Amino acid sequence: MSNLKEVAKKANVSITTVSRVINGSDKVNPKTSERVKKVMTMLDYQPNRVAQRLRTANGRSKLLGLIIPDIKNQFYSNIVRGIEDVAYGNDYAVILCNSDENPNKERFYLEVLKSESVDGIILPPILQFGEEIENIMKTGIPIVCFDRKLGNKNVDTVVIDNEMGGYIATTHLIEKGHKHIAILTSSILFSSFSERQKGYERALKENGIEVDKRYIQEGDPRSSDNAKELTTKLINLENPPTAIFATNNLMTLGAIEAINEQNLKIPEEISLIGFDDISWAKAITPPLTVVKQPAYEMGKKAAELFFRKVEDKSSEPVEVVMEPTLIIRQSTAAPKNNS
Amino acid sequence: MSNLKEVAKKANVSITTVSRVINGSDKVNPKTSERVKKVMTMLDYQPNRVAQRLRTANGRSKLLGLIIPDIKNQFYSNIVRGIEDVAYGNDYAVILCNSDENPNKERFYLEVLKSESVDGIILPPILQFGEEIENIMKTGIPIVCFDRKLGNKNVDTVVIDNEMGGYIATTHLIEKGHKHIAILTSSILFSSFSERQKGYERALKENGIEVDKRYIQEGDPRSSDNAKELTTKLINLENPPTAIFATNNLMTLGAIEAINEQNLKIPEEISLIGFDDISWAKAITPPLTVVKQPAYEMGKKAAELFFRKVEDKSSEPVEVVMEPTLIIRQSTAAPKNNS
DNA sequence: TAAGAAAATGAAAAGGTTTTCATTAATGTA
DNA sequence: TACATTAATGAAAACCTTTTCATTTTCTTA
Repeated sequence: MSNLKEVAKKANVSITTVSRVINGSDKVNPKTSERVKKVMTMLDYQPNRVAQRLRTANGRSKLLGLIIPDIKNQFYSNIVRGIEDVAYGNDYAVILCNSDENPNKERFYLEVLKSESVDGIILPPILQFGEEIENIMKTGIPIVCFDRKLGNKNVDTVVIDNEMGGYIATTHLIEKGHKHIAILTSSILFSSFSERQKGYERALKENGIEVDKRYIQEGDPRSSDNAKELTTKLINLENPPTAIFATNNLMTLGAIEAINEQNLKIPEEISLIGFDDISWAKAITPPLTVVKQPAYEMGKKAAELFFRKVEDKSSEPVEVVMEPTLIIRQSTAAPKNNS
Repeated sequence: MSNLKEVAKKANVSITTVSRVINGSDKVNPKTSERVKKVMTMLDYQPNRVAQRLRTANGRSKLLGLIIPDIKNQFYSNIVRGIEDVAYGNDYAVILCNSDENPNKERFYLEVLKSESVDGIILPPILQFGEEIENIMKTGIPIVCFDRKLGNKNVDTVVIDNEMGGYIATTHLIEKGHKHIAILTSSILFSSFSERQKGYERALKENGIEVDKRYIQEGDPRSSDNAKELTTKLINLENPPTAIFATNNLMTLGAIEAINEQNLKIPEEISLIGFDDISWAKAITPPLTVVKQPAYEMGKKAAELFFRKVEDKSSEPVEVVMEPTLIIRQSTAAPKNNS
């Protein structure tokens, strides 16, 4: 591959001038610029991004770090796509890291990204990482959090109103006439899940329904199998719920499997509402009622916040809150014996 | 962040020695090595991967390029995960690029990856890119193709036996008693799809069933909406098929939507077999019969081929062919009026 | 036309590594 | 003890840019 030096030689200028042409500096004679550009295309010259990054310590290295729990989760793959599309539009490439919510992996990748001199890092924060993230921010690398909040740290964040998501899901079930409403939620402490649960509890209280601890099942939100077990447990309760609110897509999947296995009919015998409007939600029978998160848009927004920071290092961190929406399909109906 | 120089100073050695310690060179006194290592942890030193990559022209830059059509497609996200897991095990990071099968985007990303001095590139090849890929291979960057073959080019490849996949899917339907079997396949020329179709046609012929052009519907394999239209067209045919073979997961999704919309019952009124065993296939009603591709394993294998090449630059390219498997669930049954 | 200002260009340093080649220290052999 | 090996270390170049600072060229204006 050709380099600055060769171009400079062929165009009869110094490498400084060539560099200036590449970076669109104004202090170069249009005629020279023209000539240099011609040589560049002739030699099929492409600047070496590695050298650029090494020299341009902090700033425009055109590389973006992205840490997510698991790309196999459709919620995250949609977000990734949103981020990548915006990055592509800015000539940025994306380094993808799957953390599995594993602190060691996350730590490793954080190191790698620092060491790769990425221009910024986008991630859904784990609370316990507040410190490390703050350290990175101190080094001047912009960070954007999504999906979850990072305590009261001062960092760009894009989330949905999870409390409202939980509230509208539960309210919808209550309006259908349900009084025994279960929730599948996360046993790991994430702000997103605890807020969804908060919305669930508020909806119940506002409607004079007592919160029943037995109906609150906490499990691993990364495992549909776990949700399947929990759902089976719920169904076999002495006083089983007439509706289930699953707080993410994997848990929804597990719930469906359990319900099918127990030969219950949705929605006649049990109502189900999911979180995340994944592609297959409307294809299954019955089509699934869900609270939709604008995942792709969240990704886009997160990337935009990042580029905003790149443009203006001193811009104040903002917290963008997006709206979840209720998509009513056919997996929710009135309970059988309206007790 | 600290650098070689600081470590060297603190440990009272030259940067050369520190570098040797980092790279586990044997020509360094164990005592010195010990001392240097202590200083490294003390200063929390991490080698700068950008500088490493700049210097180490071709070889172990610990960065891997990955181009896929669309991460939102579960088939690809599974593959990505497989690749990433192997990469992580080797201290490699992955640059992810979504090409949308768009030649311009692909070209752009190929340039970026070259310019980032990645150690290798993994991608499902587009036929028309044979040349460019060959050019990259000439520069010594290892390339691994997956999912599709690249003509008769001499390159590491991992694919499944797509012809067999098409064959077993169709044979299964024939064994159920179907004679009017439609296929949803790709209008874009990919070796994977055309081989699946070849298997479909072979199965028909071997069983004395004539290939009916009207039953072969070609569309955009990236769009479930397109598949939905094609399926609707099939259903409204004068002599509609009694079974449909959808050759990827998006097309399967579109087919389900169309069938539901037309109020046909699966499998009583129409049988459906899909390609790709996505997570929700067993949760929907009826659970979906599919030909399963070992996507995650393909990803792992592709990454392993890459690392094999890194270990031994001169290793001969191989073509790994993996087996698709038929997973029989409940979306396929005997046709209604067994004509 | 001369002097001063502005524009255009270039030389060299810097960024953090690895690697080659040279040098010094330690060990082995006769 | 003296010389030849081998082991251990270091200096400096190289990788390819960007950027600072200095220099040269061109343009203004009186």
